[in-house]
Amino acid sequence: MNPQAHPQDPVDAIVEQWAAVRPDLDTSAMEVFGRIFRLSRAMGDRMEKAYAPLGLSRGEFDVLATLRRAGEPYTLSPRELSATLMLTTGGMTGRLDKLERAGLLRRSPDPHDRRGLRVTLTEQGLDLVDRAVGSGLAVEREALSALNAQQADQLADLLRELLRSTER
Amino acid sequence: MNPQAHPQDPVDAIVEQWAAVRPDLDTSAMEVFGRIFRLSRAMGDRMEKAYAPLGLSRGEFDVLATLRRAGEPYTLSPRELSATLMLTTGGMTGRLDKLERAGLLRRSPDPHDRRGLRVTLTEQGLDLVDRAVGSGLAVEREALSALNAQQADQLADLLRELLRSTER
DNA sequence: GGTAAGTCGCTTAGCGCTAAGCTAATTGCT
DNA sequence: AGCAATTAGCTTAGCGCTAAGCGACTTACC
Repeated sequence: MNPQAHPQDPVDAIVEQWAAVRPDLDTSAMEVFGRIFRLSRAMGDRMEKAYAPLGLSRGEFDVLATLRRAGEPYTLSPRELSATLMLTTGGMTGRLDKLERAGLLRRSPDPHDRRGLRVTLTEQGLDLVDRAVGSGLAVEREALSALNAQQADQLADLLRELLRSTER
Repeated sequence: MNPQAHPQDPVDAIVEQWAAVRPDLDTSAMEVFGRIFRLSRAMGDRMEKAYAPLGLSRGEFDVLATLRRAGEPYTLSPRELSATLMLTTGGMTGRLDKLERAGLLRRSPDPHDRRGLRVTLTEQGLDLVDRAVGSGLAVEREALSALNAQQADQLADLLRELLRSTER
């Protein structure tokens, strides 16, 4: 009946526990989302550790990376940053304060809107994020090496499909 | 060259931005983990909303659900709970305080170890978690309905493989 | 049997976030 | 032109977490 005698990962174990105490429940969706939650947490911790030697938290890296991805002149407004990173303006103010103090970016007045600011990567910030993105990707590649190329593509495609339907 | 002219989801957009400013980077692993991070966040928010009408946060639900899954007599130690939920003992103390105040569980001395406690679901806690788990699973099933059964199985299998290799 | 090490749950300080609200500046309506 | 509504970034209060450390108790070793 049950194709696997013993649980193969922590989510299998949880599903089996539920089956024992609440056999009426349909826990099939947990097989996907339970694993997504755990993978997100585990990989998030690893990314944190990957950036730590460079003196960056993951949230700080995200700010620098968003500016880097924007291309020259590496400038965005606090509003654009907080929208992209799904962060309140309060949280963004804190991150920018810290990164500005560390000399990784600078805030300057927006010439076209006296309410607004422009946040720009410094030379130092550009160097640092270019090193950080490499070590972050290395950690992700290492974890993904558990799958072969075809499996990885298939996984990415299925996740895209799921993400597209949920972010709407 | 590029099989898709326009990005199909936010992660495709980010990957394209990186390709424009840092074409030397191998961002293939981001196609998987970027989506896992975003899905985890989006679904986490939805789960939070699913439990909110019952007066539970997601973290509080997790405590009750762990006790529920343990089966009769729905009893575990704070240590077992904090280990299962990957939480420090300080965090667990706070959650237990709140749930105990709400009458959903009770703490009693461990008869075999005078240092320890036993945390037990009350009748009220058992009722509540049995309702909560249903609405949480409904939210997950709804999101997963973007995929057909075969795709969902395939996705669960690939995620299991990945999770097994990272949690070690 | 006595002592050193480990483990129990809890407390406290500090951190980063959100939600709500502020002032200043801009935009839209009439 | 003049006023209302919106938007900019920042501040504050509150929440939940971690890290560090506490006293109480148990276990392991000689």
